[in-house]
Amino acid sequence: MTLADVAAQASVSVSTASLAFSGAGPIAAETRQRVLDAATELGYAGPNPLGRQLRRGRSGIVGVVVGDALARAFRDPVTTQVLDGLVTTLGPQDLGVLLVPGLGDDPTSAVDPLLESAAMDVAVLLWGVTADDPELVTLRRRAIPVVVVEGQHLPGVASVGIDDRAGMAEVTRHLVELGHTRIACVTLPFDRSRGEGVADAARVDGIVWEITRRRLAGLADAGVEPVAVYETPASLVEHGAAAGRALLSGPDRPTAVVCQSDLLAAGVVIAARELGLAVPQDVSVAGFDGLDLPWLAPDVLTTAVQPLTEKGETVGLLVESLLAGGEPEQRDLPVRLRVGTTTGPPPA
Amino acid sequence: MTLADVAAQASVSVSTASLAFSGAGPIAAETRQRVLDAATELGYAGPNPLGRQLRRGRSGIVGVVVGDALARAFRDPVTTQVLDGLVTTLGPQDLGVLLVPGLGDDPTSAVDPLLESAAMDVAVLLWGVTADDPELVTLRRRAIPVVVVEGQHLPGVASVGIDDRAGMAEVTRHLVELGHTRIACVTLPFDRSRGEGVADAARVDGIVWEITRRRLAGLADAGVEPVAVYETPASLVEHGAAAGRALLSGPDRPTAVVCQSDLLAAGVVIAARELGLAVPQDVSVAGFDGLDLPWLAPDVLTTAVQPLTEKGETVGLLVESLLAGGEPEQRDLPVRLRVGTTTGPPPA
DNA sequence: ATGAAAGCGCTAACAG
DNA sequence: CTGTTAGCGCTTTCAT
Repeated sequence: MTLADVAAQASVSVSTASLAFSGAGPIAAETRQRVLDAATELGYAGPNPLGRQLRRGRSGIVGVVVGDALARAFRDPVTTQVLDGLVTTLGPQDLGVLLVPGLGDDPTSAVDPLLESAAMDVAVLLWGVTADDPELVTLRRRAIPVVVVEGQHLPGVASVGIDDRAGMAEVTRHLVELGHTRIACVTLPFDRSRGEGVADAARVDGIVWEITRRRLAGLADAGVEPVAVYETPASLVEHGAAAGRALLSGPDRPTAVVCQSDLLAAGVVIAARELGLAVPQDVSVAGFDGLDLPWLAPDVLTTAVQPLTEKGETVGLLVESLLAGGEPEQRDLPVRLRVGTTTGPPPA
Repeated sequence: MTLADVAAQASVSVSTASLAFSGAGPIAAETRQRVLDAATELGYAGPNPLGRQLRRGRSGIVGVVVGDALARAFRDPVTTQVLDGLVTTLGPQDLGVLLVPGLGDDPTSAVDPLLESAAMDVAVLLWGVTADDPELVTLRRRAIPVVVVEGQHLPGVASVGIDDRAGMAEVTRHLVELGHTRIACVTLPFDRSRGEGVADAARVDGIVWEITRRRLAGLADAGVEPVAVYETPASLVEHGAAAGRALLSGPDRPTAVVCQSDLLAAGVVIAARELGLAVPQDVSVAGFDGLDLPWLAPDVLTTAVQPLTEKGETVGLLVESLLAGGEPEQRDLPVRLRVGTTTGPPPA
């Protein structure tokens, strides 16, 4: 059952039948109707997308590489909200999102076969891309345009980021103004090794993922030298809780903990509660992202809010621009401080 | 830059060049290497998937329709864990997942254009499918095989479900055995209208979504007539909290609340804490799904555990079977009771 | 407004 | 083991 069959049934040429479906050219209303009727009669469901794709040289597919195991990536609202904004923007452009699992944690793991050979007009790399990223290399070889989210701004690669350094500085200044001096920091992963625990100076110097590095730099910008830098293997509540238990159960505990994500901050708040510490009377906790965390009630995190959905939408716009042959652009979205209930003056 | 160019460069025929890449036929190691070298030399990144797809009549794409707005669907671990299991199973089969937004809440909303015209070899419908579902109609018209997850078992349609009725009965019996008699139930949505609040008998009779109906039937199977049935618009913590506040702040409050999902149950637990009620001393709360909810610590929900990842994997298996021309199968996965810290005897 | 023809890039018979 | 041939189903000039 092909367009040719329908054309025959309607006694028109294939090209005319094509026009009846696509509307991309002049056709008499009556002829069009005749073709559509013939299609209905034969049970033809419309032009086969495979034929169209080959002819047009476009698949209509945007490959989205989530920078983590899917199960973990999906547990992070930061990723899913961006995805949502992206899908929403891509829909009207007749583009679909193909989910591509990112590189595993195992340093020997290879790029996903989908990235190697699936049809895609553009690829989006979510999270933590560096210049020599194997995924980037693969895509370059295939000459597939790329949009990077939250990675380095690489020359010739479109990217969307946020001003996390300034956002983190703002959060930190808020704590400094409240009078805190003993401030600890709970960070996102440093690299694919995903270590866990307090990091020494050497390890901090070797941070590979830009996002972690930039947010840490925000503390310094606010004039704060953290009393401890605690590295986590992923932005998840349980890792924040582990960090909180470690940082808050010692003798010289910090009066404030700045976290590089809200999920981590939520974990620290939960750890504090477990330890019988009042937030913010005994310890202040701040996050980053601006997530809506109803289960943390009655607390509301002090955090740097980033426009997640807008980020996804911006990615969609860049995809559109690349597809139209535009130059790769780099955009940075703003971040703003939201003061919640989890920060206050340090204990006397 | 096509296979023909590479073939010319290597002085072989196109078909031989094709074999060099696909390995789907006999070819001399030396010839093969010559082709590969020619490809490298020309910067050819491998066969264009669009050509392959048209020729094979397969796109290698599985469309996954998430039965909800994407942002909301992604906030539900039940959906994301199934997706994860599915992607994991599909990967080795060289199949990719195309995300298709489901029908919106607006009853007039149309099927997503991707479902109408994107290339896909099989479609997976997540959540709440009924026989006259417009999405199912569209797919049937396009003659695309379908796997339904958590919907009705429809004749001629492959599906994967769980034994939720028995699971819910088991949870309820656990409460009955503890001595509870005043038991309320917080349910998943009844239909696309997504009402919120205590439902009267007429409304309960009109439940459209099978999953909600089946889990409710589990209570009856355990001999329990709930003192109140509270309908929520989505399986999210905030809706569970709203339900909890409503059910637990009245004078004749129930001694136990059975929820149709863990996220809803978590919300009820949080509402109880807010109201100063101890769980389980003042009120017992049970859920359904068996999620890992670290932020609910120190509580661990009593719940019916369903094998989520395995569910995704089973979907992947059915997809494979359909693609191989197999008959549409229907599978039901088991559910088992997990007793946590949120249920205990009723207050004296 | 319609039709004829070319070809997108590839793979799979089949012949040699 | 390699080459020849014939499309997969569609869209798009270009004529008419």
